[in-house]
Amino acid sequence: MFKKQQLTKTECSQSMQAIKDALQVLSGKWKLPIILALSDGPLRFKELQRAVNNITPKILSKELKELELNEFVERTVHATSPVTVEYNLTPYSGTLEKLIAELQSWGLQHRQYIFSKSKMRKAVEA
Amino acid sequence: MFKKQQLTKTECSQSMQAIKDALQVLSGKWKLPIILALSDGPLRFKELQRAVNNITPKILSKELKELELNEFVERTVHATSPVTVEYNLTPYSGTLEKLIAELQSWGLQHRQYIFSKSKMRKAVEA
DNA sequence: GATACTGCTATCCTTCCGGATACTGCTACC
DNA sequence: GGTAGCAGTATCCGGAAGGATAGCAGTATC
Repeated sequence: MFKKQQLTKTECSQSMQAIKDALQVLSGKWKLPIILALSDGPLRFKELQRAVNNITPKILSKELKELELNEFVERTVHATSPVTVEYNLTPYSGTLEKLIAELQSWGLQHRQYIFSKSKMRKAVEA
Repeated sequence: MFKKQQLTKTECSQSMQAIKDALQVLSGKWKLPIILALSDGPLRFKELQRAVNNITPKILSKELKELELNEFVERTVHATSPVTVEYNLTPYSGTLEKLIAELQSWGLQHRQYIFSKSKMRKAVEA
C-alpha cells in the first residue's frame, strides 16, 4: 500500500500536503452543511442561518469567508434597501462532487464493515 | 450540484453522516503520517514514535487505539522479554487507497487553481 | 416612536485537541 | 548497583474551535 511508486521525501511531503489541503477545506462542523444548503439555490445570510440549524452568525460569517476564499461560494450584494446579500455556489465548487461522492461511499461501506465486525464479535461472545 | 437525486431528509442526513465518518477517520494531525510510516512494514512502538517526527507517546498511543478500532492497524504482542509490540497495517486499510488518492489529486489541483487565481489578481493590480 | 427585520461584528466563555514532562514495571547490560 | 532500553500511563497546560449573548447601522412597519 502506498508503495506502488517510490517517492522521494519531497514528493511524499508534497502529496501529504495536498491531502491535508483537501481535508482542511471540508473539515469543521459547518462547511458541508452550508454547501449542501446552497446546493438548492442561492440564499441570503439569515436564510442560510436558519437553513443550517441555527448556526450563530459569527461562525457562519467566518465559514462563508473561508468558502469564498476557496472559491466555492460567491457573495453578491444587491443594492436594495436595506441591502440584501446573496450567497451561491460557484461552478468550481462542482469539482468537489467526485471527492464528496468518494468520501460518502467509503464512509458508508466502512460503517457497514465495522458494524458487521462488531456483530460477529457479539455472536462469538454469546 | 448534489441535486441529481432528490433525497429525503433521512437519506440526506445519512449520507452526511457517512461523509463525516470518512472525514473523521483521516482527520487529525497524525493518522496519515502513522499509516504512511507503517506502509513500509511493521514497526514497534518506539520505532513508530521515532518514525513519526517524535510524536509524544500519549498521542501515539491514542491514535493507535483509534486506528485499531477502525481495523486499519493490528497490534501483535510478542512474548519476548521484555515484551515487544508490533503494529502493522491490515489488508482492510487498503480500502483507503482510492479515497486517499482522490483527496491527493483534488488537493493538488486545488492548490494550483487557487495559486493561478491569485497570480491573475496580482497581474491585474499591477 | 416602538418594534422588527437585515447583515453582520464584538466580547466573553467553554470545550477539546494536542503537547510537555514525568513516571511506572520490566529486563538487559556494564 | 547504576544506567539504559522497552511500552506505555498520569498529570498538568496552552491554544484553537466553536458557542452564547449582545450590539450596531440602516430601513420598514405598526
